[in-house]
Amino acid sequence: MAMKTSCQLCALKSKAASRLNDKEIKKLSFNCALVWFKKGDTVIKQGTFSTNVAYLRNGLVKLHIAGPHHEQIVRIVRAPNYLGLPISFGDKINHYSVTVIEKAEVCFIDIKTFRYLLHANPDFSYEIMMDICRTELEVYNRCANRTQKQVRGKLADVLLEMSETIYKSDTFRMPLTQEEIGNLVDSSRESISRIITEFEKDGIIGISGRKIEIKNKKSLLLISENG
Amino acid sequence: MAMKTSCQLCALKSKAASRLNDKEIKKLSFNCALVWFKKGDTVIKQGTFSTNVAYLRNGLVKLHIAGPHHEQIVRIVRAPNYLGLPISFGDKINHYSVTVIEKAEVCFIDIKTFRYLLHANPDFSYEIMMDICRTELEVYNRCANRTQKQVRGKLADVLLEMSETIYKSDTFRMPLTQEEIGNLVDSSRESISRIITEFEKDGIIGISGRKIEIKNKKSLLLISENG
DNA sequence: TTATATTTGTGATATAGATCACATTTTTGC
DNA sequence: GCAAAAATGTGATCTATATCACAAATATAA
Repeated sequence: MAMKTSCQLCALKSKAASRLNDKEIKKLSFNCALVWFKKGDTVIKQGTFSTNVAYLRNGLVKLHIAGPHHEQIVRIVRAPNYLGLPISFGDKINHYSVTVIEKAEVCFIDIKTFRYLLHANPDFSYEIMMDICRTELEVYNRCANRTQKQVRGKLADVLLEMSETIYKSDTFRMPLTQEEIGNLVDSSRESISRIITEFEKDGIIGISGRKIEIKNKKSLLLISENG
Repeated sequence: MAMKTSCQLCALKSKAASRLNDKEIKKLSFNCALVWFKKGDTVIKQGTFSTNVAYLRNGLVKLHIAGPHHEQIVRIVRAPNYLGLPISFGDKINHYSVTVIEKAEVCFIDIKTFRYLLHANPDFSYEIMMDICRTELEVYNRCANRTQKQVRGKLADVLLEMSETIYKSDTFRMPLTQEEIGNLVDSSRESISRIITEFEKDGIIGISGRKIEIKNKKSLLLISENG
């Protein structure tokens, strides 16, 4: 279900969008469609053409690539955040897919309008650029981590990220299956299962179903460093 | 040795810079220093503050991160190319180092001037953004490759990249030590040595000292795909 | 040119984690 | 609420590649 929205009144607009003047934001409103997605839905599909800039207004999504061998989850993105900035400009074709993990609201902004705004408003343009740069730096570090740490350490990172960045709580419901966690840390489902069990036995985390409690953050940090 | 140059007459200016008007490019010239580096020199040092945008005008450099365990070479960059765009905007601190592989000329552009130009000239700004986006997409793919392929396949990729992208010839002098190749493909020096020997025995490449000849590109492509 | 440092080659051994093969549990759709 | 599908737990086995330990070859600097 797509609908036009008033970006002007939007409480969740991006830092960049808040730099737009009245006329510009009206133009944005007219060329922006808000779409609801439920868990499992595909927001962006790798290999297709990109004709919109996607802004995740609400919810949680995974950004993933069909790698040479397995599916790889590049990163988990929580709202508010732009989803396809580099895609939209670096290439016409989407280099990765975006799939919903927790129900999401996405604004699709017509790329021509977006380009117009970039040209018309240097402050807007600058904020967007900053955003892209920050993401890129993050990607570098993530990549170094993925290739150098052992699975134990990477799993610790995922648990810490969920707790600290995504849910901001010591207890949370893990939104990823063990297979997905495997794809996120380049490991097999089985290894993840074994290590989670191990963590529980060592009293580092508590589990009941998908609910996870971080019981010993210090250990987790240590494992993240040395694992 | 730093010196002022006329960016106006520069035959190697970036696509973005060619969008600047006379007044703007004069401003660039006045706030831009050209520096020569020899092999092994550090252009940008991870952890230091970044106060300039670096543009590799000539030469070959490696972009590397001190990862949690080893040194990791993120990518090899050949001129002409911007070196630290995401650094300069995403964060004040350099997230990676840049070291010279083959003697290089780097233009250091004052970051305030660069920011001014971004604001003043939307075409310039747009080109820079495109550049950053393209790099980011490349990083995603590189990362997927690094974590999923076996060493054999990744080494094949390096050889192909050297031959096709960097030197555009079937014979070239490998500018990286085997240890560096290891850091580039997340492997050990010893494994690289063994596989290179293997490739030579199989008649895929010819070696004499650092000179390498690609004898069977087809095999190499196959190994890249399936390895 | 000589000595010193760096880079490379190669065997032996160790190991993290993949893969396979099932049993069991949980979730989902009707 | 039940059947089918998806997700998880766990043992046994296999393998790519790291690591260690040298020897040999090149490159570098004095």
